[in-house]
Order: sequence, then structure tokens, then C-alpha cells
Amino acid sequence: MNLDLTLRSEIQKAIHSLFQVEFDQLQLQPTNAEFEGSHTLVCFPLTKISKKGPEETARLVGDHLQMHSGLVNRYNVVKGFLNLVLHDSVWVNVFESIYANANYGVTPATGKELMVEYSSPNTNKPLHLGHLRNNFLGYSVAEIYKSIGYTVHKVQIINDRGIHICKSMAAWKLYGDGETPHRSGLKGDKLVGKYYVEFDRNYKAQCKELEAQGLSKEEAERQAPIMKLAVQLLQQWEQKDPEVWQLWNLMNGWVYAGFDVTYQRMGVDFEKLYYESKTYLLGKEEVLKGVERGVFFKKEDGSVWVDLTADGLDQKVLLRSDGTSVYMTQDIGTAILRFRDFPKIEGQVYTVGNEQEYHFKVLFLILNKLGYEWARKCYHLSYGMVDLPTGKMKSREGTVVDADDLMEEMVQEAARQTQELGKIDDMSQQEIKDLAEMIGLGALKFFLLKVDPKKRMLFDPNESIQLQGHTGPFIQYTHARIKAILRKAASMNISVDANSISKVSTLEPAEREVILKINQYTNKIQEAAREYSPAILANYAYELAKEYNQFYQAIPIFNESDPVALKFRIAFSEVTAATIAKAMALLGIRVPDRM
RNA sequence: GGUCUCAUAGCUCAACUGGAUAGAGCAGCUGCCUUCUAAGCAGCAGGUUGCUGGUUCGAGUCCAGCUGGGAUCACCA
Repeated sequence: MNLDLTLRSEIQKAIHSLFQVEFDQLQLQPTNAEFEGSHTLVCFPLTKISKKGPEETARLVGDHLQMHSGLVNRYNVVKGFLNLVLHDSVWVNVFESIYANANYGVTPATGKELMVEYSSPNTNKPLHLGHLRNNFLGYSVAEIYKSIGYTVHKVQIINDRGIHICKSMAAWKLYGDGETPHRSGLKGDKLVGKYYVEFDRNYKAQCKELEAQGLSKEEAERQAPIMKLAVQLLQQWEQKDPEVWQLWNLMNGWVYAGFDVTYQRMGVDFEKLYYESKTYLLGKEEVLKGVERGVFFKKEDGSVWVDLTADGLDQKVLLRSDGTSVYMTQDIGTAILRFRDFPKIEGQVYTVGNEQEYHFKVLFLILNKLGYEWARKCYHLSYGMVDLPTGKMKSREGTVVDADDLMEEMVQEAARQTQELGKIDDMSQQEIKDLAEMIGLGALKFFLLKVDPKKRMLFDPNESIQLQGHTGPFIQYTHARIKAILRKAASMNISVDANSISKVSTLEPAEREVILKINQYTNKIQEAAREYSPAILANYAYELAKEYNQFYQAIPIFNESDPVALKFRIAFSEVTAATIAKAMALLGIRVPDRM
């Protein structure tokens, strides 16, 4: 049974019979902790139809519900707020139906499909902290949509061509001396990144030298030999020069091998990879067709533009005067290609930083102008930057937090603290290692996901590494404690079944609070999906764990002599653990049985 | 300069989309482990929600203006 819907309809019935009016704009909200009750009806909006003061209106509705609704036990009125106290049997019923449903919180397949793009790195340097936020967000949103019945296609577009990779190639050719990941033992993406830095260092030195010889800054930047080499490589690449392509394939291959290791540890996956080298020429045809249909226009020099001034934006170029594509052209092509690849998807989610908000606004408008219905279902999952205490991450200034390093650091810290607590001394080396992995990554993921994606956030290495308080490990810990209870119950041969639950007649306040929280789970998933915000689920999981911990501390389960209450509490703990595990799984966080 | 966006406790974040006395965690202080795991629980202290007006029965939330951050506005990607 859906408690909220049932209660809503009972309230509507009450209002109808009291005031003879249909009123469907009910404001029903959770009761503040300081008052008795679980649901609160805000009665100010009702005064217009009741023609009475808010308090009297509240009392009328409260009386009616108490007399005619089987749900409401008693009520209290504070100002215009009607606080409802439901019968314990209602809560027991709610719990029973959740307990009976092993798939609680999972919507069966609806036939709807969605594509989620995330990660989408350049291939000239390793993944960093910003990519971690991106990957965790994209992965989680995809999982959330799966759980509400969507088939989700996780994809990325890999920026594998362009001047950036040519820079790494140029530096490697000049200074690499044939270095390979195999020979140096360096991870492939790190190796390529090393030569990207190497490029920059030499480029700057060369510019400085040329400037000392009297060249202007711009002139020096153009004339620097290493830059000339990079530009030459780019041109040769575009002409499909076999030698250049071989090197390009080789170095990209190193990067992909490195990325695979990183993705593996992050726990993210992709169904299909799109490569810019294969899609960057797409879109041109679509744009030309658009010109024919008068959606776009051509200037005298041959360049093609879209006029978005009617939408409050400016004019944007889509094809250069020499006929070549720009970034936007390519994105138009890729979007259309994806809908051809997956004709059933109703839209695409682009997990990309908020510095590209303007770009996506324009892209969606253009797709719309081209007549694609699905353009309205495309969503830019725009997230804020991750700042460091020292300010913005700047790759040139070496203040970038490397993804591999950070994950390793978190796992090390988790291992250290776990060791220190000494609760797992009997575990095997493999189990201990796996546990540290689970906790370290759980802490990191939770830290990055608990903040509203839209907001920029601060990453303080000292605080982020904490495993107490409002953290992933706090929630994992709650799960592990419940598992200990369940193990003990099993060893005592206590069997729980639906029948024993239905015999429960009264509940402790702490129990009611937890059931109330568990009951919110499905709503929270819907909300998280609607808002594209894993933060909503992260904070929910935290609240649920916190609520359970209060119960745990207040009521020692195995001190209970009444077998009905004992069995109920075991079942209730079991459902809490399962709900925590499910919510965390949607965030990409695993939970341990012991820690 | 135009557009967008953010500003909440010392610090990091919440606030059910306009509802009650704005909540958590960290940091600080005080209690609670003969055990279902103290990675926990209970409590104390900490706030003019950047500023000024407005709309409303009611504003951290909506509107206007100001102050201060950030992003964006290339025939770059």
C-alpha cells in the first residue's frame, strides 16, 4: 500500500464532506521532530474554502479524520498545522508490505530507454578529481534510471584527436627515446600525460628564447619548433599519413589501457564508446540540409550560421568559410548518430561540466530547429567545479589531483583506520584488502556525490579522507552492524516470517521513525531521477542510517523477552540493511558485512 | 559590457520546491563500551540565511536593486 496516496485521498474525502469542495492541492509534509505525529497538513490554503480560521479548519479536518479514517489515531493542531498521529497498526502494515516485497524500490522494466553520457576525457592526460565527480555522477544517474524501469545505455565520447594529443606525440618523438609503458613500468595514460607536460615545458622555453631574439609573443608562439611539429602532426593526421596514424594509435592505445585500470577501480562501465576521430566529420550534411530548409543561413564568405537571437542568444557559426566543421557541428552529428544507433531512447543525458552550459543550450535549440522531437528530452547534467583549498585546479601549475593517486590514498587511509580499530584481525589478507577498497572508495564517492551536482564544491583532502560523521563509511558501518545482528539471530535459530510481523501491535518511537524513513525510499528514488541528483539519495541513505543507529542505541534487540517483538526487530533490521545496500548501490557504493 | 549562476554556524554541506523555533557533519566542550561492532549514541555551545527594499496569512526559498565570487559570450575544443 502507498501510505501517502491513501492518506491523501482520505484527507480529500474529509475536506469534500466538510466543505463540499474538491481540493487536490493538498500540502502534506513530514511533521517536524518537535511535534507529535508523522504527517502534517498545512491548513492555511484551506481557509479560503472553509471560510474559517486556520486553526479551526485544522481541528475540523482532524476531527473528521479521527472519526472516519482508519489511519488516524489522534491529532494535534499548532497554529495552522494539523499534525496527524497514525495508528501503530498502520505502520506495521506498511512495514509488512515492504518486507514481503524483495524488490522493494525497484520498478519493473517500463520499456523506456535513455542514454547517459559521462566521463568523455581527452586522451592526452590522466583522469583527475574533476573526472571522478563526473564519472560518479553519470554512473549513479544511469543506475537510478535503471531502478525506475528504464533501459539505460551508458556511453562516452572520447576526444582522441586534435592538437592536444599531437602535442604529446611531438614531445614523445623528440624526447621519448622509444619509451613505452612496458619498458618504464609507467601506466599508459601517465606516460602520455608526462609527454604532454614535457611539451609544455619545452614550448615555453622555446618561446622565451625566441622572444629574447626579438620576436613578438605571438610570433614566438607560432615559430617555436615543437609547436610547429605538433601542428604538422595534426595536418598529417588529417591527411591520414600512415606513420602518424600508427604513432597516434599506439599512444592512444597506451592511454586506453591506463584508463581501463582507472575505470575498473572506480567501478564504472560503458556500453558503447564513441570516438571523435570517427564522428568529427559528422554533422556537416545535417547542417547543409538545414541550410536548404532555411533553418540556417550562409554568409557571403561561405560560412554557415544559425541565428538564435529570437531565443535570446546570438548567432553561432556551424561551418567555417572553408567548409570545415566546428565543435558544435560534430555534436549535432553525434547526437543524431546516437539516436540512429539506439532508436528507442527517449533522450540523452550529457554529464558535462557547467562551463559548457551555453554550448548545450545552443545544441538543444539547434536540434529542436532541425525538427528532432527528442531534442526536448535531452538534458545537460551540468555539475559545478571541484575546487581545492588553494583554489582552482590548474594542470599547468601542477595542482591537479590525480584520480589514481586519490583513490589509492583513500584506500590506504581506510586500511590504516581499519587496522587500528582491530576488529577484523581474523580476516584473510584478501578480505582485508577488499574491505579497505570498499571503504576508501565508499568514502570518496559519498563525499563527491552528497553535494548537489549543480553546485561547485570544495575538496579539502584532510576533510575528505575522514571516515566518521556524514560519510560513506558511517553508512557502511551501520550496515555491517545490522549484519552482525542477523548473524547472531541466525545462530540462535530465530526464524522470521510475515506471520510473526502481523502480530505486532505497538511500536517504539524509534521503530516508527525508521519505518517512516524506509517508506520514503521509493519517493526519494523518483525525486533523485527527476532532479538528476544522486545527492538526494546520498543524503537519504545517511538519514536512514542515522535513524537506525538511534534505534540501535535505544533498544538492545536481544534483551527482548517477547518473541513477537524480537522477531519484528530482526525483520525490521534486515529491511533497513537491504534498503541501505540498495540506496548505496545506486550511488555505486558497496557495503560490507563486517568492518 | 551582455547573459547565466552562486552567497546559509569558524569550516564543509542540508532545508521535502512558499510553511512551524533554519538542520547535519567536522572542529570545541560534557557524558555513555562485562559487547547486537564506540567508524556509534546522548547533550552543550555556535545564525541578522551577503546587503536594501517589495510581493504574501507566511520568504533562506519568489521579484527588483546593490555588493562580492564563478562561468560563459571565438570561423578553439
